[in-house]
Order: sequence, then C-alpha cells, then structure tokens
Amino acid sequence: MSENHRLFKLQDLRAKLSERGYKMTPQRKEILKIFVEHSEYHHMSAEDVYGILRESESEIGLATVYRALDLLSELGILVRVEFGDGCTRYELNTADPNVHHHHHLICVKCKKVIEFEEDLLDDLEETIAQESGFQILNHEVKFFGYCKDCQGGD
Amino acid sequence: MSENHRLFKLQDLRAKLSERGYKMTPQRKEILKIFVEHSEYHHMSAEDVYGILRESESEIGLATVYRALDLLSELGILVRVEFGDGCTRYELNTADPNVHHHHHLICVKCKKVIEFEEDLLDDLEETIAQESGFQILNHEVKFFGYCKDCQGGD
DNA sequence: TTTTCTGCAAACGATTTGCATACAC
DNA sequence: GTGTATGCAAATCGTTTGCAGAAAA
Repeated sequence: MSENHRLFKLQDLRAKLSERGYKMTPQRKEILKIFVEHSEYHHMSAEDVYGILRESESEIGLATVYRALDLLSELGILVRVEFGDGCTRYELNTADPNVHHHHHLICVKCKKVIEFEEDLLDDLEETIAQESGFQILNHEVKFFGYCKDCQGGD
Repeated sequence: MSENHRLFKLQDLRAKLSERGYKMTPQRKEILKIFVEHSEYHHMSAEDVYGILRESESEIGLATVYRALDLLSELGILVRVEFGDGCTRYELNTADPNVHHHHHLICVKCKKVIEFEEDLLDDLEETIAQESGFQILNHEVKFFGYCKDCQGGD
C-alpha cells in the first residue's frame, strides 16, 4: 500500500513532467520520494529535505532541492505552506477532491503546528466565486493561538 | 473622525507601551501614524513604510522601521500578514470583536490581493477549541486562484 | 544531438544585530 | 542619571542565479 502509493506518485510525476516538456531525473524522483516516505513530517522546508538527503549520502545540491520543490509545486504535486517563520515549507498535495482539506493550528508560543481537517469552506468558496468572480484553486486557513500545553502562565 | 481615530490609536499606543516598560518615541508614533493615515493601502511592508517616510523627509532608519513594526505587532496594534512573496506585511488590527475579520483572495497570476469580509469561521473556532483544546487568538484565511481579469488564457 | 538539468559558488533581498550615541522616563 | 531606543553598517539567512559540465529525450 505504501509501495503502491509511491509508485502512483512516481507515475504521476513522470506524466506531469513530460506533459510540460520537463525531464524525469533521479534527483526529482528522489526528492518526491522523501515526501512520500516521510509522511510523518507533514511539511518540510528545503533545508529539511536537504538534511534528509545528506543523511542518505545523496549528492544532490541545495539549489537542486529548491528548484525541484518549486517545480513540484508548479505541477501541483506539492503544496507550499508558510507558517510565518520566514521559511517556505511543502507538503504532498492530496489532489483528490474527495479528500478533505487540512489546515493548521499554529501555537504562537511554542510554534507547534497541529493539523486539522475541515470542509466547511466549500460553501464559502462558492459564495466568493459568485460575488467576486474569483476562480478559486486552493485555500489555506491558519489559526493562531495557544495549544493545550501553552495555555496559562507567561 | 479620522482625527479621532488617530488620537485614539496614539493613546492606545502610549498605554500599551508603558504597560510593558517600552518608551513612547517620535519614531514609533510616526510609523503608527502612517498606517492610520494611509488606510487606503490596507497592508504595508517595512520597505513600503520606509518609502513613505523618506518622501516626508523623515530621518527614521530602516532598522527602526523593522523594530517598530515588530513591536507594534507584539502589542497587538498591527497584525502581520504574509502573501507568500517573501516579505512580511502589516495592517492595523481591528481589535474590535464586533468588526468582522477580513481575509484575502490572492491572484496566483497577477499577484493582486483582494480583500473580503466574512464571519463564517466563528463557529469553526468554537468547534476547534472544544475538540483540540486549542485557544484561538486569531485566524487567517487565504484563497488562491485567478481574479476576474486573469481567467482564461495562459 | 539538442535541450534541459545539475552542482557549485557567487549574488540577492529581506531582515537582524552590534555598537556608539541620543533620548525618554 | 539610567536604561531603552536609534541609526548606521555589517552580518545573517533563506532563496535565486550564472555558468560549465552532465545527462535526459
């Protein structure tokens, strides 16, 4: 199943690359693989990915990581997320429209990021589309506050 | 009315500063004033503010602008917003809970930012608080897509 | 082949910091 | 007076870019 998931993602990558005239390279494959295999991290920065690559003795350079993350987002395979700490993170795009969006609770004290599922915004998207003529591709919701452990005190 | 608004904001600043042992300085006053007087901009980066200062022959340095924006956000007078273009912007915090939150539609093509009002998330906030124990202070919603002018083509 | 990709190092732009001086309290 | 704030310039950090060689198609 995890195996199938990875194969699916790699097929997807190959298809989307050639569709737009980009080439399949071992580096791009490797970087996507990291997201599929480290799903426990949910979101990773370029440095995070680079760190994992270095652990596995990979020779992939940091600039290549940046370029690949950029490309993978452009292809819709990854999604960019920003938590306001000045560095961009990426996560696998659950492109399946039946899969609920997930969003983030960011603790302003300990900076922990908690994920939550919701699909309440679909109605809102439609309202906005009708009222403003804006064609929505994606939305992002963040809640800032104190997590359970950081409430009270200081 | 605009005059009252400014006076109110400055009183607010003075109170919040001394409350925490910070000092009221002409620089901090000046920078806050820019947000009050240029409400037509909605959100400004440090460079935006610095630019306005230089036009008015002010001698305030860029580092001071950064420090003041930081402080004003910490005091809850300004709110940080990020549109993913790698530079932090700030806007006046409408601290009044009766004032609806406003959020952003960001055109992925022309980068235009459109504001919209909504208050649909209040219910959601309560649900989250109950389910996760997270104490929410603020939320931020962004929709990415194509604005009316950028739909179709390219 | 031909064009795209990579790795490296240098460049960049936004933001932060160290320090001596100036100012608010 | 005393401690905080300022302005400047240098430092930092994430990210981007130019370029020559390497590798997909």
